[in-house]
Amino acid sequence: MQTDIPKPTIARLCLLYRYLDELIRNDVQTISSSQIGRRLSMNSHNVRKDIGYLGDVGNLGAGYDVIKLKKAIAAKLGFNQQRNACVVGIGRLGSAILNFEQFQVHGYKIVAGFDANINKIETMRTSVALFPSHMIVEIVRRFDIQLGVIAVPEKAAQKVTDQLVEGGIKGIVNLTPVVIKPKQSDVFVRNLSILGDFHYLSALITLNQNK
Amino acid sequence: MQTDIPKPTIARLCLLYRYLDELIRNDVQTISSSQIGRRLSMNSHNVRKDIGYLGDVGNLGAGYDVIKLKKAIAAKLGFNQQRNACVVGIGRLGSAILNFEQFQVHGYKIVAGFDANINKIETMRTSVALFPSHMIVEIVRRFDIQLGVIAVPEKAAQKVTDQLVEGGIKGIVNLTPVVIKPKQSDVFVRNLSILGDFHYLSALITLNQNK
DNA sequence: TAGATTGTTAATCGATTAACAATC
DNA sequence: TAGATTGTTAATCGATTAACAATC
Repeated sequence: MQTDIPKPTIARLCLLYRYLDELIRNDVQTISSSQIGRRLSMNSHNVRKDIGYLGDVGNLGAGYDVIKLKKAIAAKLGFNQQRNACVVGIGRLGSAILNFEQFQVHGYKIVAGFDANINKIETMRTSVALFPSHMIVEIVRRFDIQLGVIAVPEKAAQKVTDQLVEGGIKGIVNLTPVVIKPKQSDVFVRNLSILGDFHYLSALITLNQNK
Repeated sequence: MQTDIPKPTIARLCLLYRYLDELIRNDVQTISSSQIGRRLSMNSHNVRKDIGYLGDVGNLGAGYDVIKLKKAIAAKLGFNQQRNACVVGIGRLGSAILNFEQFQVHGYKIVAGFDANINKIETMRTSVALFPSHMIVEIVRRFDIQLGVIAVPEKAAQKVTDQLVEGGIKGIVNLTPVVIKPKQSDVFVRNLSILGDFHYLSALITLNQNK
């Protein structure tokens, strides 16, 4: 019964969701598939097809109701649920993420930070509780943490992954440049290293020049 | 003559490139497509096909020479070129990125940081030269900056994009959750917002549960 | 030589684009 | 009503997977 939503569609619906946020802030009430397409650089057929996966949300002949559409995405993709998250590695990058305010607004609550350096944990002043890395398994389990961000040196990335997975994490954002492999297949991973994106962009630039 | 390399292939070759780095550090000299596939979670046919775009690099019956393969990727995708980069928005996240050491090693040199807050620019001590945001166009042009990272509040993202593009930037890593649109079509953009990835992971988790 | 593994062509699969009927 | 725009089916396109011959 449940139709599988293609991965590219999920990614586009996430973009659309954030765009709808923007529209709501600007008091826009209605939007058409072609307007959405123009803004998010996708074609209108694709937009309609993606929205089609949500069920019955459009108004034939009159575009989409912005609020209704946003609610439909949230309901389908589970954005209404509050989820606990943690950050592993409290260096410059990790502590920047600990302090992101956007998360709260969108239902993500960072409830723990971890670092291998115990001195750092004891001296740092943060609004989030900090723990030594060897407690990852225990704390993830105790606080029912679903999402984890890895911001440790790349050597430690796989070990941290294993610990998060053992604690029962459901999704991981890996900010190190190495590919991590969760030992359980129902744990989802996103690899986003800026270095990787520099490489990707360099490749596009190079191939574009050689055309 | 020049065959177009598919985007997914480019992304996978970037991953492979970083993996080869790791192998070199561990003194591995040869690797087969199936070993690569297992490690990077792709199938071996795909690995061979991707590598096929690089031209003639494999040893029939004996796998790939790690160093030779890495060089072939670098040559094809332009990873040997030194490229100048900049960071716009020197908050917590921006200054974390300014201080990444990995960039240097891989041929990326961060030559400028920008911030709208002039006080911050004058008081902060960094190894990278800082400038007020209104100088973006001028500095990007003067230093031949090819890559830019946007780490500003989301309201400012599009304006900063326009300035970077006007200065002649070639690629942008956008860390804000809004979709930016470069006014020139030969400027490449990567959107990587952790919030977006939290959403994406939440969607996968939710759809996985409802199965 | 025999086993291993690449390189390449063919088959399959899935996603995007196009087209258009339905309808507000 | 007429114009606009959705929803959905069909056609196209591109990427992944499979198969296997070439060959070290």
